[in-house]
Amino acid sequence: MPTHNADIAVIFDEIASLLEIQGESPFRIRAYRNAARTVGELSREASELLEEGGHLPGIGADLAGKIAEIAASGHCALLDRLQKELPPAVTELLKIPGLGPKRVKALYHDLEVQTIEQLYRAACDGRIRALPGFGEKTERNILEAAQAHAENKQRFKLVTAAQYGEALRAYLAALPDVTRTSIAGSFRRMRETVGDLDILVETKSPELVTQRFIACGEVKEVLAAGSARSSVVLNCGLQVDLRIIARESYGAALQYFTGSKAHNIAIRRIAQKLKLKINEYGVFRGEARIAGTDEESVYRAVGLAYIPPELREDRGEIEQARAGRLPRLVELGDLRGDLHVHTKATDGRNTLREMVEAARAQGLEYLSITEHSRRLTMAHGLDASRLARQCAEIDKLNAELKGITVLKGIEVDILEDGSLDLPDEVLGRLDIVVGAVHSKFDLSRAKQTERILRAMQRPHFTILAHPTGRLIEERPPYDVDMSRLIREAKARGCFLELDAQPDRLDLLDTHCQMAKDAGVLVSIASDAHSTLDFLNLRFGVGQGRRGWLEKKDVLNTRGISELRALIGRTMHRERRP
DNA sequence: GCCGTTTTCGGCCCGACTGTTTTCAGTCG
Repeated sequence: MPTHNADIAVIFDEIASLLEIQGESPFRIRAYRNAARTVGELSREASELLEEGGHLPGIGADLAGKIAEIAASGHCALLDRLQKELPPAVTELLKIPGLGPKRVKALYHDLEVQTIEQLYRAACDGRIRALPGFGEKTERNILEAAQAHAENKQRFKLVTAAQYGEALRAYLAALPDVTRTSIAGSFRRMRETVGDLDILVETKSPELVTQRFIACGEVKEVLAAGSARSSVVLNCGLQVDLRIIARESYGAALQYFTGSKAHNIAIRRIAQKLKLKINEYGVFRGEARIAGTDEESVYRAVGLAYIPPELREDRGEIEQARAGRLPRLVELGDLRGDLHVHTKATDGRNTLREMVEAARAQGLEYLSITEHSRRLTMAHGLDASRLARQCAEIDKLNAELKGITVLKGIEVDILEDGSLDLPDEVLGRLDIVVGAVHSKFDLSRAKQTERILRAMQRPHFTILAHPTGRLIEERPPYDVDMSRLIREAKARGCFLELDAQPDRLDLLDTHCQMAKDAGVLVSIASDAHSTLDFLNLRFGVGQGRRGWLEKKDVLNTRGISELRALIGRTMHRERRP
């Protein structure tokens, strides 16, 4: 079983947790946490990169040695030793909100609590309140947190967070004396999932806003309520933190609470070297505030260009900002068409005409109809004759409608052996062939990669749809060598899709970066199954921005004639003038 | 454990809230 970056990241995180409980130096612990993150986000195997003499930030000789050790053996001697000193299960306890390393250590040493189940029983028995530093209230909180944990609190998809967050923000914005509101945090960075929402409010009346916030109908539980911060859990389980911000600090607070944590630490380190201090109230030289009214001023104070929220992950954006070389990220308005759409003919909910009219209403100039192919019987996939009928329908529509061009396409199934679900001569009559895997997700990396490479080599293959097949929080991605797929796409002149459905967002952000670096254009597509789904394009654009994509890196920012040249086929209209 | 326009040793981001204390530790973001 080969050891990949994700396995190394898990081991480093586990080491960090065990060292934490042992009371080790916080800096040593941070080194392991940082390394876990760096390796986990890396787009190629860390061990290979290091073997070739490459360097990774925050990974010195010792950690590089451990990466090599884990890659070679699947084990790390340090972790094995730590797990003999402490039962491995105790790190689970750290996941309970309110329990940090000190308390976990006390629970283990004094009460022999190792598991969440044991924790729950100790709390029920009233044994926790007897420990020094613990009290009745802490015990009750632990009990509730352990129960909530058992109910498996998960992260929320961006689209879900948007529904609650945007409604709540509007509610707060309408309160008297509220002059400004923002949703910060990972939501603003457009992460595919968010753990909680951070809402910032500028107001002269903090008490009133706090009262109205915690009394709001959606609130199930109040976790904290202070003059600067309150924290609640909504009925749906989503935690929302409200921050009350003074006008002069708004930019500093927005920067601070947008994160990411790693980005902010890096920014504050730069400030430190410049003898400045950055916190959520501003940028300070000694006692004097020198910036913080708006975000731009914060970055300017440390010698950086403004960094868009989607890039703030400490993945090189700070260096590029210093050099004035930040990308000019793609925007929703840059999209001129959508290349992956379904209709009622298969598993969509709207007719061809309804989809085309909705796309036109969104301002799109072209739309590619890409139904499922026959293999997907569940979706009533098209065979050659039904596809031909749809093409005739598209011809009629194109002749009639102004302002939008409808392209003939298919989302053809990539079968297990890498062949396509319709013959080449049928696919050759289309403008665009989107290929996708919908079965056999569990092939080995080698087989899955070969399968998709074979499909991409078919003569009419245009775009690889949702290249990893993952469903966020539901189904893991299939194991595939993305760098090989990208190399093949480059060689064959085909493209990768970023599926904008909020539960797919597939490509990942790091894959977008790889595609961009390789010069492979990405199609940001809605994969719409109803007229409402075009609204999801904003999430796809958000993901693309996280992947550093610029307008020029995105296939469907091209006008129709340039697109036609890129996809290398003559469209039907031009064939029969 | 990492790292270097202050450094190969001595630093390493910063503040709010809660609960258990009686001035602060622990946790969180």
